[in-house]
Amino acid sequence: MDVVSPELNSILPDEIMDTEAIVIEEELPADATVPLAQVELPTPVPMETELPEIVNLSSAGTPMQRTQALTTSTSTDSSHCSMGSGTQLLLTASVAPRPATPAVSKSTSPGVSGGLQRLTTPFAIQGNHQIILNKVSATASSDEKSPSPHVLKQEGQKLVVTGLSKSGQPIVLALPHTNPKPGSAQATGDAKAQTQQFKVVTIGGRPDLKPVVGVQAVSTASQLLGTTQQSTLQTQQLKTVQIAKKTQASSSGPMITKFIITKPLNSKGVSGQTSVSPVITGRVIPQNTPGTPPRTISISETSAVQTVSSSKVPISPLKSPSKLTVVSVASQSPSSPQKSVALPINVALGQQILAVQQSTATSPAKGVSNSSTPQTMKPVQTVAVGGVGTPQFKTIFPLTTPPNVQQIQVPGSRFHYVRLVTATTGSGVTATASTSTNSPAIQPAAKPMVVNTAAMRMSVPIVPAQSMKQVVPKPLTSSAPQVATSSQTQQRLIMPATPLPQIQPNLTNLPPGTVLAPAPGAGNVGYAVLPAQYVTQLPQSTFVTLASSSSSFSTPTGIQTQARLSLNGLSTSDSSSRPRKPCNCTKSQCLKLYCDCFANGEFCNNCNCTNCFNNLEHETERLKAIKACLDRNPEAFKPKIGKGKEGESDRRHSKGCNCKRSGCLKNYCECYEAKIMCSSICKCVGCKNFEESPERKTLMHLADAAEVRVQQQTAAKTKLSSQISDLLTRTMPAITSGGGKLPYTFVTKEVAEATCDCLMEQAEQAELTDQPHAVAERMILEEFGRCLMRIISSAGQAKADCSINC
DNA sequence: GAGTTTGAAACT
DNA sequence: CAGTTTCAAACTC
Repeated sequence: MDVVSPELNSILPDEIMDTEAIVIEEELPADATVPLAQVELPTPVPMETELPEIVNLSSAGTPMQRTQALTTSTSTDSSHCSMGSGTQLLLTASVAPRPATPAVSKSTSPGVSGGLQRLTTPFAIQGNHQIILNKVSATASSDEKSPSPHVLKQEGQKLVVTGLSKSGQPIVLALPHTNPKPGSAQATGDAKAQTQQFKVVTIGGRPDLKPVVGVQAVSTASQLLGTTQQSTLQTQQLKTVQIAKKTQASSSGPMITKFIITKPLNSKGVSGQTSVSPVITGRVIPQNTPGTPPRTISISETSAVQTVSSSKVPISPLKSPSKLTVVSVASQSPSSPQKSVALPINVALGQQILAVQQSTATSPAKGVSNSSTPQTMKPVQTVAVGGVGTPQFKTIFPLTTPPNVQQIQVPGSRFHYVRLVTATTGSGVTATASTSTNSPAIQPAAKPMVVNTAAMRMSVPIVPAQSMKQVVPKPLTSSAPQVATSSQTQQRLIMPATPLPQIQPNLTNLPPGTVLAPAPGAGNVGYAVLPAQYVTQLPQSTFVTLASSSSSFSTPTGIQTQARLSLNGLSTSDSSSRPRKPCNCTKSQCLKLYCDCFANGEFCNNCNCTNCFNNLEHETERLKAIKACLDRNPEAFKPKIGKGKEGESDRRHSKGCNCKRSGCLKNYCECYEAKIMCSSICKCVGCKNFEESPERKTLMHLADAAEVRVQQQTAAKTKLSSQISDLLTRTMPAITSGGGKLPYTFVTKEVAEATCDCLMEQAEQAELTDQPHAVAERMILEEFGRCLMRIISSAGQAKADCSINC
């Protein structure tokens, strides 16, 4: 997993994630009771303005108010929240201390807060689909006033779910960490509870789709989480966040949702005293969008207790840093907006496990939300990092392998991005890693808080957010939910990551190919980049598939350039699937483009390199190197071989080769290596790599002949193997019918010699008849097969005779 | 497998 | 931008 520095983050492509549905589920200890309060926002309200409308759920308000805003609203009450396009819903828990007077809007940053509204009041989300759930830190008094289980409480954690609206506006659900309560801290008595948790899911929405946002949040009473449970929670809490695209029957109209779930970082103001995990129940109701298929993003908690319906989005902050979070994200392919895609991803940071699932349905009618089905967590890797005075983190990655798991790939990139937003400190200033634009709104007052995602589901249309600069959602190919097979299906998952000190130790145990490196800038927001290689190695691992279009991949600067499209116009997934040759770098530390691994945006794995820095352990250096390469050449990581519009003939090297002595007929030449002709942009000397070149034709013929020969040999061997296997299959039952085994001793020296004689005979016969080499090989192999048949047959006969006589 | 050749990448 | 150096892959023996 790569952690990208904030600097790089700023230059990341807008397309981060594109998922159709997100289901957040949290599994809590069985004893932990998770009250579920569902808030439904049934009534969509048309947006009157293009400006994103932000609804802020700030803790500054009275606890009851927040509770009502998030949890009180029920499905029957449509007036509370309806979101239309262009609406931005902001639920923010800010960390910053506030005056006794609850200023709800305080949490919002000026840039984003333009249309910020308090969530306490009914709000409508429309068209532009930016939903920000930001928990603003509440004053101590407010916290005290929150006896109600539904009241949001400071958890030192922040969950921000953001989605990109069709217009490019972000949808953010942020549960920042609220100010710690002394009392609660005492109750927990666990300093580790202070640890920041960030769970960020960014889903890029389709630009062409109109967002309909339905968010239902169910708050869980943190009170229920007893002190006794806390230790268990730290180690065992499983938080599952699923974003699943599903069709809501109740939805007034089709909706497309893009989600960004961001757990902002809070480094300040929160001492780990927070014992109570805030429970937020909110529901965003999908808005009718003509021509857009309904989408539902649901976040449900898969706690042992129960699973929430897809329409519900439970977000429950965990008390302790040690939590398992499963986030399921489903996205929709542009081509078939009605299709629902669920991508499973399981990421555990610290003790959290984040699982994201995305399922794809081919037809709108087929819209499926897997959120209802609890996922079985299968820890792939577990990293336990112990720190003095710091919460221990256990990283399990990936956890489960749902059948509908898809890899997260960035179009044209082999990097798999996971955006993780974490608090720099136990209490932190909310940092929304997702985008610089949206962060201001959330960060100022936001405090990290534990978000209880139990039984939460969110149905939110995903729409590309431009202002957020988050992600330009790309349609996912619904037909290929498992793995992106084409550039269209390439997806990127970006998860803001906690700063190195906290996260990196946890991630160090990640599989090779995963880069965990905090941003060199020491920013509190980092990006975790999951190399495609890792994904390839762990096909079963859960990943969030983010669909993005290549066009959208054109962010002004930045890491997007890391992504390198496969050569020869092949999709990233295709190229990634191919076995990569191990590098042999010795001096470049695999941090320069000399290294093919690095140039392809991959981590070195099973390479022969020495002093390799292209790995997780040297993420900082690696990020610097990437940045340096990009500074030298912004297109350094872009494919050199452009994909022709029609056929391979249009493919050509982006810069052209500069061969002097190879005649462009050796693999030294990048054009020849890519099996393309040199073009006018090449600066080669004595080029023979052109269409009419006789040398080239000869080489091509030779290469073709060699390839054919290899194929024939392979086919012959395969056929023989299958024949032998078939024979064994048919013969063995008869042989072993007596309960015995085939007497292997039957293959005596004499038998072996006889077999060799037969083979030699065939070889001689082929030679005498002047048969081609391939034919001769076939004859020999076939003879060998016949010999084996005879041997097996004789053995079987002997076995039968023995059984009769004996 | 060691050594050479080659051209892209990096550097000046 | 051009020339030089560095580097690792491709190639040869």
